[in-house]
Amino acid sequence: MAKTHARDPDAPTWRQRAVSKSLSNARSRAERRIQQLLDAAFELIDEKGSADFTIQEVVDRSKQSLRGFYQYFDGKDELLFALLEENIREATQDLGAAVEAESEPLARLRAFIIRLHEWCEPLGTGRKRGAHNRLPISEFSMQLAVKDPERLVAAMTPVSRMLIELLDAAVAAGAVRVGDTRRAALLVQQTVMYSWLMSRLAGKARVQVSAEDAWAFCLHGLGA
Amino acid sequence: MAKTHARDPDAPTWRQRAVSKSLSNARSRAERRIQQLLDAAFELIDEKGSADFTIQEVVDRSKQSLRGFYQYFDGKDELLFALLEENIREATQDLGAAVEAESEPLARLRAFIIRLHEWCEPLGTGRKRGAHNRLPISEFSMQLAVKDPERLVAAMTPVSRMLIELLDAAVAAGAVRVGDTRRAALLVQQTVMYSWLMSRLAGKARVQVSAEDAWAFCLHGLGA
DNA sequence: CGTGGACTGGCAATCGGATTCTCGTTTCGA
DNA sequence: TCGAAACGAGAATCCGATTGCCAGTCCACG
Repeated sequence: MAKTHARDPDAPTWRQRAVSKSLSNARSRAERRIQQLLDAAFELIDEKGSADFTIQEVVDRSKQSLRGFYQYFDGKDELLFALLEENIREATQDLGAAVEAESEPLARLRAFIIRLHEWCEPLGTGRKRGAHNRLPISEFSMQLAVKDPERLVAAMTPVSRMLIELLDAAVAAGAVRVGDTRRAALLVQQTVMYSWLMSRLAGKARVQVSAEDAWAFCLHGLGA
Repeated sequence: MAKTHARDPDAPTWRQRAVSKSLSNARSRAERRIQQLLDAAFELIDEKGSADFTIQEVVDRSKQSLRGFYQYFDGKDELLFALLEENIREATQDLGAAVEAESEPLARLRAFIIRLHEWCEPLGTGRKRGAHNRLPISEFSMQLAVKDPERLVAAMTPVSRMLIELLDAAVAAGAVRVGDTRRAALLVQQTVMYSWLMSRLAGKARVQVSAEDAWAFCLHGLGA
């Protein structure tokens, strides 16, 4: 669980030493501390199922000081943003792998969409993709979309770029027919990424939008 | 601006009297006060462009007491929810009118989608639809979607129902072909209602998703 | 090896806002 | 007209985030 807890009593001593040695300079030490803060925050999110942990809790759990926290982060929002970036990093890598497993343009696009849908489903029976509860982070990303869209765009660039490339390839192969690829990409991205929001609204009812449904809708929407 | 400001010096005296008389019983008086609180909150939202007004401000502006506020609302969230309901009420009425102006099932569906898109665009050159700045309220509705989906569903029921009926009618007329109408309705609703979010992410770029784009995407997505 | 400045840990202090509480006053229905 | 309920005005509380303060530590440099 606590990936980088140096104080973890189970961690072998040699590892602690190695870490201490290799991280003996100031910059590395700072990075290690930042990582500990992030880990602590992830743990708290997983436990509480929401982002309403207090900075104090994060600091206590990561055995650091409040002073230190504000040394590295300008505030709680910056911490959350960092968590969001971590998540996107992880997802991007996984999406890349999923796409590479296919060769046909349309199949690659499909793989991407299905996988993205899975990543964006913050509930599910058991946090299938990714190591952490993503609900509170998705929530934060929406706030960000409203308060500071550019920041979010920047963070999502890797994913958006991948989608646009896949769409372009599919268009080139004649698998789909769209006018403006970027515009289409927006609609697809929205349909897939936020369908969890709608699924949630469907609620109890047996109406659930699956990854397949989203794919089918996008496929036709793109004029395949 | 201040629809129900009894203290408005410009308001004719006879109106004040009429209001006082007709609202002389407790229940009506309470309703008038609630309305004043809502009006004050709308004004503050319009002025600030965000929902970060304080309860104190609302109370001061509506010439009421903090005590009174908490008499009628369980907290700030309840106030925001009331504002959301007002908005939905207004939008529903307008959507109904837009739909009634058409007779062909597909044209009615189209009218609905285009108009809904306009309502959900909280920016625009000048708050085209509705009397108030809706951005902060949209923002609140997303929080609600996460924290208490059922509440939001309940509030949106009129709109959802209308969409489902239009879809059913279109299906019956053979204008579109979908399996599960409700599922399709979710996807459409999502595509239309939250495209402003994506438009915002597109940002500066000349990539903007218009109501027409959303309509086209939905139309194909539904297999027309 | 010594030292000054940067980094830290641990708190207490400050701040902004929501929510509650207190206590006279006013209002309204019976 | 009487008493309960509602009201107005503030003061008082609560909660967290964010800052300020001060005394120990660490580290690069001379």
